[in-house]
Order: sequence, then structure tokens, then C-alpha cells
Amino acid sequence: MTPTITVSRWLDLLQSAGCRVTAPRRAIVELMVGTSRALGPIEVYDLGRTEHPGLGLVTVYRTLEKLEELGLIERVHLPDGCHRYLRTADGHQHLLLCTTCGLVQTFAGDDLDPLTGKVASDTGFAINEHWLQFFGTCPNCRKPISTLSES
Amino acid sequence: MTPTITVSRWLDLLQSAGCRVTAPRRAIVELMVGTSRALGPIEVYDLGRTEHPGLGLVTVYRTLEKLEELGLIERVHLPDGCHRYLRTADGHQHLLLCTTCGLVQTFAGDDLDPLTGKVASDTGFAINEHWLQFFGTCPNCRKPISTLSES
DNA sequence: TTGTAATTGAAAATCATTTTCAATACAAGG
DNA sequence: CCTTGTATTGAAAATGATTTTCAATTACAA
Ligand SMILES: [Mn+2]
Ligand SMILES: [Mn+2]
Ligand SMILES: [Zn+2]
Ligand SMILES: [Zn+2]
Repeated sequence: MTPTITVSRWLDLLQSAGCRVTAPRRAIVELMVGTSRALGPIEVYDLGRTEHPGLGLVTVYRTLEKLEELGLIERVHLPDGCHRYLRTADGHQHLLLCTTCGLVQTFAGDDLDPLTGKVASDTGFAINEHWLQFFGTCPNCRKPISTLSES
Repeated sequence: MTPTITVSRWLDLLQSAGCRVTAPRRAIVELMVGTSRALGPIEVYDLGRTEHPGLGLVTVYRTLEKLEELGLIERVHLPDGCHRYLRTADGHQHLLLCTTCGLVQTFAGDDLDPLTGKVASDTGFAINEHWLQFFGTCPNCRKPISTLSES
């Protein structure tokens, strides 16, 4: 799905939820749809004002909260905190984060069922959720200095 | 290692790091060594004052920060935030958390190397760390109401 | 025992987030 | 295209968490 289509889908979903489609919301939605990094409120505020100069920080908080309620974005947990949001991936996916530039990709295919079963029987817990995240350096950030100008 | 031994080991480590062993620090260390739940600053403050009534919240923040620097405790990431601390486990362990009572256990034995390798070659990332956590209900919280009085 | 630097807790300052509120703008209906 | 009711907005104030400042206290090396 192209970013433009995704933006209108998000706006439609907002409207179906009884919300009005306004310029500030459009700016924030475009931002969150188009970004592959987890963004915090202040970042959204700063980036959003290039699109909609009057944007208020309060509106950023309110809109992020609403998008999270609708499941379109979600909080990302990072070593330095959990105050950044990213668009939600489809299906069961986990995150792979570049610790240098913040780029986020997703991956699937983890099979934790055997481990989950073993841990459950070892401990007596009923396990019903897991968090898995990988951290590393993305291809772009791995490039040596000498080749940076070529990209 | 018994809790008492662990407490003196932590205090020794504090001292080796150039810190003085004081009553407020001792109270906080005893708390963090003896608890199997992730505790936030206010919880540490409240629990700590039963041991050391004059304890100040500022001292709690400062001591938790120092214990984290020494690697004795670490921040736990939970759905509702990452402002709680837990003593660090030995070796490569992951957390299993009870979403009802907050009890935390650890487990080992995850083998994510194959998946890590696959994701690395699929994405071009150099992966150097992973986070894994399980959530569920602990044996005690799984007990039906009718048997609660028996425990 | 003494001297000194680290530590303490209260109070003030700072920073992030939430609430309040009057003005504005969306969108449903005429 | 207007009108109208209500959701939304952003500024300012309020709140809550964390950090900084500072004078008094305390640990501990000598
Ligand atoms: Mn999974
Ligand atoms: Mn592991
Ligand atoms: Zn990168
Ligand atoms: Zn429990």
C-alpha cells in the first residue's frame, strides 16, 4: 500500500471513529505513516510544524493518543525510554532497531513456542505474551566513512 | 548466595566504587536485594521508610542511579513504562513477569542465534543485542478464588 | 580524635504531560 | 451554498516526576 493510500486509510479510520479530519491531524498522520523511525512527542511537534506551522504540542499528545487507541501506532520500548511511537506492523512482527540512526525494520518468523512451553512448565506460569526485539547497526550505518559519499 | 551475603556484597561493591555506606543506602540495598518485583522510586521510598524513616525521595533516586551504574540493578520495561528497577540476574537471562501481581522470574535457554542469523542476512543489519521477555500469570495468581484461603 | 570530602533531605528548579478554557473550524443538514 | 452544533485547537495554567541547589550532617581515612 502506497504511503498516500495509507494516509487516507488512517484518516478514514479516524473519521469512522467519530473524529474530524483536521489539518493538524493530517500533518501528524502523514508524518507517522511516512517515517521508519520511532518518534517522540517533541520530534513529532518539530517535524509536524514544517507541514502545519501553527501545530501545538498539546495536539500532538492528543493525536498520538488517539492513533494509539486505534492501534495504528504503538509505543516502542528502547534502552533510553518508551516515549516514542511507530506505526504498527501487520500481523505478528517484531522490531529490529538500528542503534546508530534509529531506523526500524520488522521481522517475523520467530518460533518461541517450544521455549515458551518449557518455561511455562518449569515455572508454573501461564504465558500469554512475549516481547522480542533485536538491536544492531543498519546497512547504511555500517558503511565505513570512506564510502559515505557514494551513497 | 543468601540475601544477607548479597547485601554485604553490594555494600562492599559500593564502597569499592568510592561510595560511603550509609543508613539510607543500606535500607535501599536491602530492599532491592530482597524483592522479586520491579520497584519504582516511590515504592522504594515508601518501603524504605519503614526501615529508615527519615529517607528522602532524592536519596532514592540517587541510590538507584548508582546501583544501576554498578550493574547491580536494571530498569525493567513494562507495558506501562520503564521506571521500575530490579536486581540484575547472573549471566544471560530473560524476564518472565506476572501481569497480575508483578512477580518477576528469570529464565535462560533461549537460542535465538539461528533467527538472529537469518534476520541479519535478510536485512543486512549487524545484530548485536536482543531483548526477550515473557508475560503471563504466576502460579499463585492462577489459583481460583475458592482456594485462595488455603495458600 | 580530627579533618575533610561525600552524603543527606528540604526546597526550588526544571522538564514532560495533562487539564482548562475561550476561540475556531469541521461536517451534517437544510 | 449557508447555518448550526459540536469536536478540536492552541495558549496558559496545573500537575507530576525528576533534577539541581545548598546548608547541615556524617562516614571514614589518617
Ligand atoms: Mn513472536
Ligand atoms: Mn537471550
Ligand atoms: Zn542506522
Ligand atoms: Zn502473580
